[in-house]
Amino acid sequence: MHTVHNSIRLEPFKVACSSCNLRELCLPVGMSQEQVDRLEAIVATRRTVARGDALFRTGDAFTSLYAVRTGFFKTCVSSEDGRDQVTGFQMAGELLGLDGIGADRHTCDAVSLEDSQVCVIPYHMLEDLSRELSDLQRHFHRIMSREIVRDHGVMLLLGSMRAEERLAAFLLNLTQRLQTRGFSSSSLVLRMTREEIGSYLGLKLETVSRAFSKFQEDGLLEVKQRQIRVLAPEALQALINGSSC
Amino acid sequence: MHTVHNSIRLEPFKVACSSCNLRELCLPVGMSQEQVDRLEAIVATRRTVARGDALFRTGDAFTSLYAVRTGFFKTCVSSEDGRDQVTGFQMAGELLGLDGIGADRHTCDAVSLEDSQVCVIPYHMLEDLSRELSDLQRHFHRIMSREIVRDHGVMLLLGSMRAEERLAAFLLNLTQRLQTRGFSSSSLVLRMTREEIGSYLGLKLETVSRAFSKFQEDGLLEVKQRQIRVLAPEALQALINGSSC
DNA sequence: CGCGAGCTTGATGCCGATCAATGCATGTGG
DNA sequence: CCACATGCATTGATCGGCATCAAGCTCGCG
Repeated sequence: MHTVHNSIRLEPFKVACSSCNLRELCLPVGMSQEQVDRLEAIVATRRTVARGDALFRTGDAFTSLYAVRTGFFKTCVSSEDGRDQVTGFQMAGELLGLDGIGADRHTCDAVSLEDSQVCVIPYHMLEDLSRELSDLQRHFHRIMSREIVRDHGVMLLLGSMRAEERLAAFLLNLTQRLQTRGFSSSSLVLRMTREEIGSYLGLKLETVSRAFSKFQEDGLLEVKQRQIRVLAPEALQALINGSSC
Repeated sequence: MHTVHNSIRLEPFKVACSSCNLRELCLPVGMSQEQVDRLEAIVATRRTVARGDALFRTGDAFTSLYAVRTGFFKTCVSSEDGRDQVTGFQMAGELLGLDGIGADRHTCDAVSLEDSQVCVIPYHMLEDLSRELSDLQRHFHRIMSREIVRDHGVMLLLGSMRAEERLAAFLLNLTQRLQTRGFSSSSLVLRMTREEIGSYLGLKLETVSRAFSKFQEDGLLEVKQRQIRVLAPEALQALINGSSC
């Protein structure tokens, strides 16, 4: 295979949604075999993104949505002055690029946190197809709506929770999503740095680190760098719900 | 006219999008006359919501989207424990209810801050129609995408700005939207309390009040309760961009 | 091995929360 | 009409959580 520049590799092989193990998480949810076949037809390529590279950047022309096949991404927005904010972390089966629809340009960066692979979904083809398949249309709308609801949850977190509550919520969210994908709900490896977690949670990296240490002291977690074991998920949940206060 | 309970009044008169002065802000943007006629046909009713009443509440079955015709709303989410967070303020021409699509239930409360009127858009009809009218489909997707982008902006604000910067950003956003609607960009009447502003911005009402006073001292604003006059919008903008720091 | 990126931990300071009192506008009933 | 209640806003004093600054530590890697 030829080497490629800037670590982007297009793979014009047929993508098989129907045999993809993310079928139940990704766009094809709830679609019939025939519908999935038609969806497959428009998802013509995959793209590989090396760790640290961007899938797209703020200002890039918007053409496609991307479904994460393998790997892990972060999305971040930044203001005119240097400030930036991680707005989310995306894992297998999740959709990237919805931000671009509004103005035909991307409004955030999507950066891979490990070598990753995405399915490229040309947006205008998805539009066309979802005019024919109401199940697809419906599902696509649901995905966008859920993204809005997720964002509202993050606002609640940023607006009203204290540092440890934020980290607890973050960890529980991560483990839940990993569990849905068949991973252990107690043992996980963080793909992102303390600084990235901090940016997402509106905290400084030192504060994140201290919160991890505190949780370890209190026996809620076992922390070895990015290796995390959740020992007391209920206690984390209780922290958020403020049962003890 | 009969009195009605819980201050909800349905008006089964024909809604005329084509003669609505919000035509250029609302769903019909960029649609042909014929397309607008068809949209009009599915927007069969209006609904009046008295100040303080909810258009919908968390947990309510989702059936329709709502376009604000007149008045002003806030949306808020709340967690199991009492915490709640204002996630947005909506004015004429803006759409409410997108949160409900994801799970067929609303996930936030939409409360009117003054006597308001909305156009009721049955969602399944919008779905049907947008399968026929690609312009409508496209525009609807844009609206959802922009909501996501807006939410990302709020996350940036909540995650990385200090109190005065947040208030400055909030005021500039408000005046911009009011200006789009033909109002003065320098003189406005706040529809919400200091507490609601604080909830939106992740601050306590005292902090909001102090920031207003500070802006007044510094000659950026004139503040008389909810009557605000913006004297130096560039200075507010500079605050956000951190030109002086 | 030595370097560097990322993580931890401590000391200090500041911003915004909290607590508390007062002010102001509106409305209500005596 | 006044007395009083109520809801909202302002302002001051104090406190605490997180940011900031500053070492040192760990681990992977050239």
